[in-house]
Formats: sequence, C-alpha cells, structure tokens
Amino acid sequence: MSVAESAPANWLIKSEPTTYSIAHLARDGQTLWDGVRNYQARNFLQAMRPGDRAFFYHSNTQPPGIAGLAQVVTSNVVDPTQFDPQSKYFDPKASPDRPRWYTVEVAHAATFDQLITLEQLRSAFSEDELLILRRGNRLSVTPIAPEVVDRLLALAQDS
DNA sequence: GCCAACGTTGGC
DNA sequence: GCCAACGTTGGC
Repeated sequence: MSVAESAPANWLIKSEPTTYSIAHLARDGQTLWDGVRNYQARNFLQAMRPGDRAFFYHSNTQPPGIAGLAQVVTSNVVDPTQFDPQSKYFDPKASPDRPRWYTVEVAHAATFDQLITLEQLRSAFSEDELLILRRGNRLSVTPIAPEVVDRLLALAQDS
C-alpha cells in the first residue's frame, strides 16, 4: 500500500493593496508573507504546503476583491519581523529560540484581467462557502474548499 | 470618516 | 478566570 500524497490545498490571503498588492508580487516574483499576528491565521499558515494555491484578495480598497493567484513555495518559515524592534510587527514576547510566528513564501502565479469583486463573490457564494463573506470576519488567511475553488476559477475566466 | 465586529490586554 | 476597555480591521 502506498502513502497517498494529499492534493494541494487552496487558501485565500488578504492584503491591503496600498501595503502589498498583486502588482507588487508580480514585480517581486515571490515574497515572504510576513506580519500575520493572529493565532488562527498563523495556524492556517502552518498548515500550508509548497504547491498550495492562494487566492490573493485586496482588502480595504475600492472595490475590494480577488486580484489574482499565488503559489506557496516555502512553508513553515519563522517570520523574522517578530524579532526586529524596528518592525511594526515586532513581538517582544517572541525570541529566536521560541518563535511565535510562522509564515510562508509565496510566488506570483496570475494576475486576473479583472478583479473578482466582493460584490460578485457575495452573489456567487454563501458565507459558509467563503469565510471572508462573513460579517466582521477579520481573518487574513482562510481555507477554501475544492468545490468552491472550481467556481472561483470559472469566475476568474469570465472576468 | 463611521462604526460593527472581534481579538487582546490587564485589573481584579 | 472574568470581563470591561481598548485597538484594529475592513466594508460601506
């Protein structure tokens, strides 16, 4: 009996485009997804594996929506900004022998010709299907189920 | 700029 | 361990 490799998982990662947008990722090729300081989001980041797909969502902008795709290239990376007193993400309770915050490196995979807007997402999906549609949701990293992924990719094709 | 929602902090 | 106060997020 062979050990089956699990299929790549799918995620949604949020960023404010004024801070870091899909265009920045396209320019950089890849980046360290640093600065996440929420335990639930961190736990999702730790579950990511190389090859996983991430939908790149632009938040706090007009209009908000999914701007493109990224791919996880390195997982379980200690976020170095937690040790840097100059960083806005500095965490005085973290130390190199006891890191608290882990993240991933992601590579640019696609920039959609047109944003899949939040409005489109709301009309196509329920709150249970897409966690970002939940009222008051603040999680910056969320998992996406396979059946939702196919419909999202179809929406991206249409755009 | 407003404000609802939610996570975190800290006094007790 | 409770919970009020506070800070942040993010759509509108």
